Amino acid sequence: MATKLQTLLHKPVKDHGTVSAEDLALKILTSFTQSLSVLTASAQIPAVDGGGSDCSGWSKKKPGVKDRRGCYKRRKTSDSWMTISPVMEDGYAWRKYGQKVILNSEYPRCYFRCTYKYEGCKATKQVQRIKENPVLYQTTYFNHHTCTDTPIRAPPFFVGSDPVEPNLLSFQTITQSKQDDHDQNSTNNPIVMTEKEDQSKEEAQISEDVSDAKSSVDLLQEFIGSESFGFHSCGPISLHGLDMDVNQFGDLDTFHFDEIY
DNA sequence: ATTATTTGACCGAT
DNA sequence: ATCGGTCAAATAAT
Repeated sequence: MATKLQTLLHKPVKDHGTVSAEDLALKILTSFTQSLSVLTASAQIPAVDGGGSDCSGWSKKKPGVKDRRGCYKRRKTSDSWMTISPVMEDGYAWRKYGQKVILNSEYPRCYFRCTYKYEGCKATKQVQRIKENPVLYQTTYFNHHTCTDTPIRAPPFFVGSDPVEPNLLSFQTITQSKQDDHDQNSTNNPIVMTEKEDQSKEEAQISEDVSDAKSSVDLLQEFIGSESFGFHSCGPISLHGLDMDVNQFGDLDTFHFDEIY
């Protein structure tokens, strides 16, 4: 449908046939909505028990090798969430501290912690490319930033003109041009998959983002009828945060999220 | 000189 | 013994 829409947008308005861009936009919205509910139903992160142990009083196992037994704390169940994005950047300063090969995963998993760990910030994340879509990174975050670090730059929303992803239907530009005075926080809220205990919060978040997506589709419809249509129709179409790759799969009946924000 | 990344060792859980 | 998360020494980058 995104491909059809893109094709449609390359034609003069008068040449639009029986299928209207509005209909396509609404169908795309429906796909987003349905996909979101599938994601929320299936993408729960397995819970791990909390706990920890004392790290003091290190002993020597082998000469020159520190004994780290009992040093690791278990991951807390709460305060973790996951996002999928074509970019690893999220506006925070991270420091890589590990990389592991993961069973049945084509790509290694990378481990990052906040640059300001020494100032007490407990935020960490794990980033892994998705085997089925190497274009996408699945990022699992643990703990929120407690550092006062203001992101060096705002979390970058995808722009379709990125040379790495030239075939992206990116819904950013419409939002930018039409919603510049809109609340920054609401536009930057990522759609996240949190853990079970945050279910209601998660649903509220998702319905908020779905309604964001809806209003963006409205903007898309408005945009299609506007004068600037002709100018923009050759470029990527943008709907803030919810981007679709239209050429990654030659298959028309597969549609996927390129970015869930 | 300081800070970040790479990479194999080490850890707990299974 | 295997797996995935973390540590830290060596190395690279700034």
